[in-house]
Amino acid sequence: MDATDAATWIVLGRAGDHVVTIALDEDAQEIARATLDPAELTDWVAARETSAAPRWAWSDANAWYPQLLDAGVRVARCHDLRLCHAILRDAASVPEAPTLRAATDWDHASLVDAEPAAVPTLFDFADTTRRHPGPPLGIDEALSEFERQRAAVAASTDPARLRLLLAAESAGALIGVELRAAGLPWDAAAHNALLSDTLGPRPVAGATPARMEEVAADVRRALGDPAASLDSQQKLLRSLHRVGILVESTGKWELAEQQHPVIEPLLEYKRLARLYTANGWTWLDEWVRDGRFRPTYVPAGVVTGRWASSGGGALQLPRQLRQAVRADPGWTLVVADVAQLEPRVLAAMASDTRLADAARGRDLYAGVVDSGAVGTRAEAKIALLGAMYGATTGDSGRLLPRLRSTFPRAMALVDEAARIGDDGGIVSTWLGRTSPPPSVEWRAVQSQASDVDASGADEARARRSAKERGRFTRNFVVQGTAAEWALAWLADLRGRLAAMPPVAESAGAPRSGPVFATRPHLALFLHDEVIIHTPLALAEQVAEAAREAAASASRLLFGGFPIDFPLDLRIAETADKG
DNA sequence: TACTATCGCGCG
DNA sequence: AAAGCGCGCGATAGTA
Repeated sequence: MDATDAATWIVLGRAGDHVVTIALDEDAQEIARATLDPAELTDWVAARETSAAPRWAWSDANAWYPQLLDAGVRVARCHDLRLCHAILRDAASVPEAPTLRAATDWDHASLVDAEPAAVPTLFDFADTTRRHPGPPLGIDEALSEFERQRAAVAASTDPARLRLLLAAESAGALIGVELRAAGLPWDAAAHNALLSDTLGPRPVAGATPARMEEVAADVRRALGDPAASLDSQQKLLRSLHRVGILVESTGKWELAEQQHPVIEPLLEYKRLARLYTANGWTWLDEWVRDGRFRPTYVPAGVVTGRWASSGGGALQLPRQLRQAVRADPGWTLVVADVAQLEPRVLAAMASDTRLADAARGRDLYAGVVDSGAVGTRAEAKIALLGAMYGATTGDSGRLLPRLRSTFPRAMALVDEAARIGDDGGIVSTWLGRTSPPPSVEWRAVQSQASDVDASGADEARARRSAKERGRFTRNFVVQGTAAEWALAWLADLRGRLAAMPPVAESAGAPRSGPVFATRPHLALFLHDEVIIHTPLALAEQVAEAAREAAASASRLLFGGFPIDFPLDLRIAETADKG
C-alpha cells in the first residue's frame, strides 16, 4: 500500500531531467510526492492507474499521453490543464478570472508534429527542439495552474456544469490522442482502385492523369481554345466570358446554372481535379501507413468547442472515399451518427417541448411537418437550419415567422443569442463555454459609426458587422452545446468500449497499437458521427454501447427533459454510406 | 525564394 | 439549388 493509492488527482510535471508526481486527495491536499526517472514513468503510471484510478492532471495530453499509449498504458481520466485553462479564462460563469488570464503561458496552442521523430524516445527530455511552444511542462507551473483552476471553478456561479465541461473536455483530449494512435483502418488497395478507375493509371511525376487529360480536351474543344488553362480561376473565367458565359466566378454552383456544351465536361474536370489534388496518390502516400490513416485531431480547435484536425483533412473525408475505410480481417466497423443533432440540442436547451415532441423518433424534420409549422420536409430542414444560422433572405428567411409561432421558446433562445452578439456581448453554451469577446477591430467599427460625423457607409459597415456577429453568437450556443453533447457521448462510449473483454491478438502486426489491437476502439470522430473498429464477435455489443452512451449523454446534459437522440447505426466492413 | 491572400470545394 | 454557421487544404496570384 502506497499513499498515492488514495489519490484523487496526480499532477505530473518535469523538474530538470526528472518527472515529479504529486498525489492529491479529494480536497487537493498533497498526500505524496515522487521523483522519477523518465524511464520509470510508464510503469509507475500503469501501477497507479490500476491501484488508484486517479485523474491525471498534466499540462497537455499531447505532451504526455502518446508515449504512454505507445508503451501500452491507457489512462481512464485526466485533467488537461491547457484545454481547461482556455475554457475557464473566458467563462462568463467565472466572475473574476484575472489570475488565470494573467497566466498567459497557458494560452499557447499545442500542436502535435505531424511526423514523429524517426526513432521516438520515451520521454526524451533532452529534446529541446520542439517545433511548437506549447504550455509549460514543469511541475511547479502545473501545480500552480491546477490550483488557479480549482479556485476559478469554486468561484463560478455554476461549478457543477463547469466541472462537467472540464471533465468532458479532458476526456476529449485523451480521445484525440487515442484516435491518432489507433488510426482509421484504411485499405490502400481499394483507394488505389478507386483512383485508377476514376482518373486512369497513376501518372509519372508531374504529369496529369490520363482521364483528366481527356476531359480537359473536351473542355478546350467546347471553348474553341486548344490552349485554355483550366487550373487558373482567372484565366478560366476569361475563357468562359469569351464564349459568352457571363458568370462571376468559376464555382461549380454558378456554372451548373449555365446552358453551354462546355459546362458538363468542365464540371467533370473539376470533380476529377479535386479528387486528384486533395485525395489522390500523393495523399495516400503521405497519410496512409500500414493500413491506417492517422490524422492529428485538435480537440476544441474551433471556438465553439468543436474539434478541428490538421493534416490529411480528417474532418473533410469525401463520401467518395469512405469505401476505402475497411475493417481488418476478423474485425468490422460500427458506424454511428446522430440524426439532426443541433435542432435536438436546441429543443432541450430551450425546454421547448413542442420541438422536443417533433423530435421524437427518427426524423425531426418529419415531426416539424406534422406540427403544422411548414408543409414539407425540405421546408422544415431549411427553416431550422436558417433559424440556427441566422438566415434573413430566401425561402429560409421567409419560413422563420412560421417557426417562431410554432416553437416560440426555441426561437427565442437563438434570437436572444443573436441580439446579444449584435450588441457586442458574449454568450455561453449549456455547460458554460463562453464565446470570445468582440475584437478591437469590431469595436472600432461600431464606435466609428456612432461618431457625429459618421458617413452612411460607416453606419452600413457597422450594421453589417454587428449582424455578422449576431449570426455567430446565434450559432455558437447551438453548435457549442452540440459539441458538448458529442463529447459526453464519446467519453461515455469510450468507457464502455474499454470495459469490454479483450480478444486474442490476431496474427500480424498490431496496427492499432498495443492498447487497441485487442479490443474495440474509436477510429474516427466527425462532429456527430463515430466509427468504431471492433472484433466481429463484439459488433452488436458495440452498437448497443453506442446507443446507451447517447442516452447517457442526454441524461448527463439535460436531466429528465424528454428529448430523443436517435442514432443511425450500421455494422459493415466498410464505412461506405452507399 | 518565401510569405500571405483569395478562391474553390470537401466536411459537419 | 446555396441562402444563413463552423472548419482545413491545395492551387494560383500577388507581394516582399
